[in-house]
Amino acid sequence: MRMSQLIGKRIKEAPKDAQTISHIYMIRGGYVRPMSAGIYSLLPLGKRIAAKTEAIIREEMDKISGQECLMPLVMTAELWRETGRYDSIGDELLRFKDRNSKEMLLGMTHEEAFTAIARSEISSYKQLPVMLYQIQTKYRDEARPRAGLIRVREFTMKDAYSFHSSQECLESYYMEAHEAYERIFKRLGMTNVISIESDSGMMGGSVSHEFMAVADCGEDVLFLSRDGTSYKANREIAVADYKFEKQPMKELEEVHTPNAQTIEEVATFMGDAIEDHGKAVIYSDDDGQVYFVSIRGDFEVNEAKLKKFVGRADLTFATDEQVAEIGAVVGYASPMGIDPEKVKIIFDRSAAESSNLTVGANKEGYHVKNFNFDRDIDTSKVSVTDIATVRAGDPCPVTGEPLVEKRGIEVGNIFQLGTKYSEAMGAKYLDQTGKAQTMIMGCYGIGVGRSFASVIEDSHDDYGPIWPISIAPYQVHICTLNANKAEVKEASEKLYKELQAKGIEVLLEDRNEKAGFIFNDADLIGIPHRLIVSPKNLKQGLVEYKTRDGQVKESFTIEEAVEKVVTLVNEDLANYR
RNA sequence: CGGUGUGUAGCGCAGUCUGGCUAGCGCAUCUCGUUUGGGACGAGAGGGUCGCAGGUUCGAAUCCUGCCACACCGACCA
Repeated sequence: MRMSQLIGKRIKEAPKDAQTISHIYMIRGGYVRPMSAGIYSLLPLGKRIAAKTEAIIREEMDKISGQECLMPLVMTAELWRETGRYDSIGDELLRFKDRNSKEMLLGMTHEEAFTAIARSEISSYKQLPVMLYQIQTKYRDEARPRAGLIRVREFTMKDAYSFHSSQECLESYYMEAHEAYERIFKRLGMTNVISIESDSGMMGGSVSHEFMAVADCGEDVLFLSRDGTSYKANREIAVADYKFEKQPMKELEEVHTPNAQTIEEVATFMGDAIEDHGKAVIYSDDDGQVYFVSIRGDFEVNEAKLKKFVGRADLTFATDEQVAEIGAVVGYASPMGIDPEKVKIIFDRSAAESSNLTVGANKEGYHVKNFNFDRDIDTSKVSVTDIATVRAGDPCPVTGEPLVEKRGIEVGNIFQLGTKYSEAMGAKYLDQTGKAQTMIMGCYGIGVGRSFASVIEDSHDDYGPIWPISIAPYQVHICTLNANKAEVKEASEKLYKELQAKGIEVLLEDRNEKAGFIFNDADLIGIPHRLIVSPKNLKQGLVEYKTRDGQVKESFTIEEAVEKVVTLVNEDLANYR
């Protein structure tokens, strides 16, 4: 490709709204252009990176016996009603009607579509296990797209679905998929990706892992053991090895606490610490069931854990009326004296296992000192569990050392789905005895754009991205200085043609521009191998070779340059196979 | 969906508070010339319904009302 022909202007100034590195460089380098909030067009450079990313994913999926398919983007409400998701998913599912007023939707994921295929195409245990996948456009009507390609509404995703006749088979295949994912991210040059345990959330099923690219701009908060491998978990499910010690119980004592409602205010007023307090958080679900949650003052309720524990996704803070209804007083709510018939009482371990806490008195302007779980409420009406949000420095459940907090971009995930979809849709096969059995499923996703955006987050300098050769838009960039001089132009044209003839992907600078201009453009394009052809070098019969990361600088004679570069490129490529 | 902010040339911005001649600047683009190892210089040229609609006014980019779009923070996120 010739720079003079390449579509996608390099832009000197960063777009004013872009905050994240990958967003800035993708726009500045001419990789992508925005169309609408969270909707991007890929320009030639971006498309080439996407295509290479997809090719690597495809190879690895094929290696674990994946069979590539392509499902429609547009599906019918009818299909999605089979699993109930047409009605259960919120506004991020884009629904619309066709000309005949038939209800349709834009696919945001394809469990239904693939399960429908499995239902019709698989009838015998002899066909199992099987894995089907696609690399296709997804549409999710995100409430808030952000950070360029990190969170978008329309994007390319590799989604895969496996079907099995036993849980054991699913589990062993799941391990294979996990290994395939590790190979994929390694081959994409994503050295910063780790796999962590995650909450399977509303997806159904039990076991799941997220593949997180560790990056400051990541939306997810992760907790890792100090060694980075013994324990790795998303904040939504992270646990810590807390030790709470019981102290001798003191007598209950009511204290007048005027103008003090929050834990901090009360602690300041009473001259003690927030961990000497019990905090009450009151939720309700859409059916009006109220939940009284008690946790020690220095902890925050982890709503993901709470939702999982109560089995409801629709928890919101209770209204003042609901709080009054259960016999509590807003701002002074106490676990003592509320009606256990009207409310589910849940204690975090921190509140149940600590002693002499200060809690509300269920009386305007008053708190009670020295609350003790075992003594002061009917524990048979209370659930005790772990619903605390882990904090950096809390003791690791595996090593006991302080947990380290990181942020991550979720670039992939794998789930053991079980029979949630196959059951709902009647995806069955006949076993050896001729009996109909429900297929057991797994699913496996990777965001293509998010992955290569994460590569930039991890691999860049002050001038632009530094692409790994496995997904770089081209392999070699020939920078021609003084292209107006015939001998220089001739030399770089010759290198261009000869390298191409050897199967190398080359970008040729054929514009007559200043060196600084050329190098800045080249840095924004980030191609790993660079040849510089200039009058200065040429006079000595040399061309200069440099890697984008600045690690290697050498000079080759004109005669040996092609051979040398082919060798270097092939050696580099070999690192990503 | 809540909070904040921004919409003026392809990009980045000034002008808006305090209404007034033909709406400016830098970068980018086109022409000519000089330059050429980290975003050159000179001369010339093109490019705008000032986000949209309505209103106030002799006169609106500027004031008023409504709407739309985009970004950031939060909620949400299979």
